[in-house]
Amino acid sequence: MSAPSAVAALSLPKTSESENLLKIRHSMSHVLAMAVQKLFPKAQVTIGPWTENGFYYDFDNPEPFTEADLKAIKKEMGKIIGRRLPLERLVVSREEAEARIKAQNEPYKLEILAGITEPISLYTLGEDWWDLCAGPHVANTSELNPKAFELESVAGAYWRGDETKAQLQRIYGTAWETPEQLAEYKRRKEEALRRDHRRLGSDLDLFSIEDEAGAGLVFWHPRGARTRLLIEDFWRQAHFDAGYELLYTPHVADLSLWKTSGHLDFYSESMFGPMQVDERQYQLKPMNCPFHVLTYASTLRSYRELPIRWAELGTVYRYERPGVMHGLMRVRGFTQDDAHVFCLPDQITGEIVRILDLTEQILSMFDFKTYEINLSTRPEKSIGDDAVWDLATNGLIEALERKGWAYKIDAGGGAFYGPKIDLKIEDAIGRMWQCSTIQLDFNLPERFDLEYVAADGTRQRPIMIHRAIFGSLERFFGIMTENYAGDFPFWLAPEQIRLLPVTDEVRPYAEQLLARFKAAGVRASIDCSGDRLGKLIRNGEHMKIPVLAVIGAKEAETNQASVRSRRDGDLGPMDQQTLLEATERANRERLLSPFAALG
RNA sequence: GCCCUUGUAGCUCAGUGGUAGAGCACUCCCUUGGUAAGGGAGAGGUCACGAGUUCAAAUCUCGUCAAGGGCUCCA
Repeated sequence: MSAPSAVAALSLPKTSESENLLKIRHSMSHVLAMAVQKLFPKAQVTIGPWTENGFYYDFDNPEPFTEADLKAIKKEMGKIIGRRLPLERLVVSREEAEARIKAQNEPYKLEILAGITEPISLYTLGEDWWDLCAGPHVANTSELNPKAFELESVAGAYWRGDETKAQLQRIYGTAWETPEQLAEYKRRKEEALRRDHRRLGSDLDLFSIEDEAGAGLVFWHPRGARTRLLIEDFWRQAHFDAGYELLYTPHVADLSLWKTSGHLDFYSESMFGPMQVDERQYQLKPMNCPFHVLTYASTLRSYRELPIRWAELGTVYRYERPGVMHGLMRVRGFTQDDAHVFCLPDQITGEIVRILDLTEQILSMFDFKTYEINLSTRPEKSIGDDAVWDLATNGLIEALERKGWAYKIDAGGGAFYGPKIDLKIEDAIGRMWQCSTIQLDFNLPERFDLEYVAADGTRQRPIMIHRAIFGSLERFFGIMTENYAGDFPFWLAPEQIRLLPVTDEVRPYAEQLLARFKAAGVRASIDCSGDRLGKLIRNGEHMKIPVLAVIGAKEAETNQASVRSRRDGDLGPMDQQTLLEATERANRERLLSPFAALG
């Protein structure tokens, strides 16, 4: 059985949740650095912090480290641990620290020293190695388990995270209290690999990215397209029900539109270049907002019309730098589930609550039910006056309070044009993904001079809210695929039932059953390969078809099918009518499985 | 864009300078078989692309493109 949430028995604390792991990992990075400097005397040390699952250390070394180097380094680390070396904290004066660092010829450490304040501490590791460090650490390397750590990879990283500065060699490692924890960690990594949407995308024939077409451009194959369409249908219906209207807008438009919007000034690096058509320059759209704004401005609006809620599955193209593309998660052409709400100032809170409700309704349909919410407030560089910012920010806060959702405040983290709410979802293996965003915008209505006629006949500026729930269909599809490990819920499966005829004699019966499924809107097929049943089952399971229906002489005689469900196991023979009704209902009610209620 | 690694059949990969390989998938034949691979035969590749070195390049060198692990970026 491969239930979507095959979780581990052994709990694995994060570093931030365990003082002991923090010490182990931090000390491990020192052991790593000591080992590297022993084997590579030219390597200069920089920083070596813990991460949530392990640690890393950045070195400046003339030669990049190889896989073979990692093995040697790991062995050396084992030796250091075996020597049961004490780690001791020394508080020193700035002068002494400087002298010690200079004696070692470690320019990066000198730079770090210049940036820290007293007390200045360093940690020794045995007699002959030490590192400038705030700690804390274990007292002795005997507290480190040589069988519970691993060096994972080597990667490039910039000094101080600044791409204009030197590129260093970063060695990543992981360390745990026990070998059992390490084994569990490795199992989870493999689980993540098994769920990788890029692998599932090709195994299940969902989508591909073609070299000849270019990086970051997605080809949706029939199976992926079918599931995407089901997501879109659900999304559209939910939006109509929530009081939205849908728009279609062009993919290109006159460049001047992007001058007016301001994108040309601060976003041009992320845009595909303009194209000359006749006497005008056109721009492939990197976002939908200006189009919705133009639609708003196409006629004079009354306050009675507000709020206006417009949504669009809008396909946009953005120039992403080579090397940043990643499967469906980061692409150059993608479809946003974009919407814009134009409303009166006193409608903000109500509209935000409606958006949060809709977001919850839509995300929970894909079994994302745990959220992490961030409210980002006014940054230093921003436009608009205080009163509007206060009104808007308080509106967001009140909406969150009314919804009863816990949230964190990212002070000063908002866009220059307005405050925002970001929502992260947690997937089946505990990873967080940011998809949904709600942003207030004081900029575009100003730039496009949007107005409505108020009750007193004066012209007023509407409040504009941007929001996306999936963010991008591509990215969400990737996250959802990994969340389900490719085992889509029944209602989303591109192929829902595969009929497996045991012999050719029962083909006519299978054809007749197939016709009934199709008439009922159930996505069924027959495996006509002529292979033996064992092979048919195997192929069906590999493609993660939710329901396999075995049809042999017995079933043909009794108007039945023997049902094998990925989620519910072998259910034995079932009447045609029962099966039809259960599957049709599962589609209508968008169920995970047609058989849960039968159990 | 930067560092490292990789690119061979639809997929997963082997092949270290001398005529291109395997398993699965595909096509055909035999088999009509009851819950995770029945047997046989066949077809399928400009070894990512371009240049260079060499009598000879999948193999060595350089460049381009793309992918993977990271960094940076993702208003």
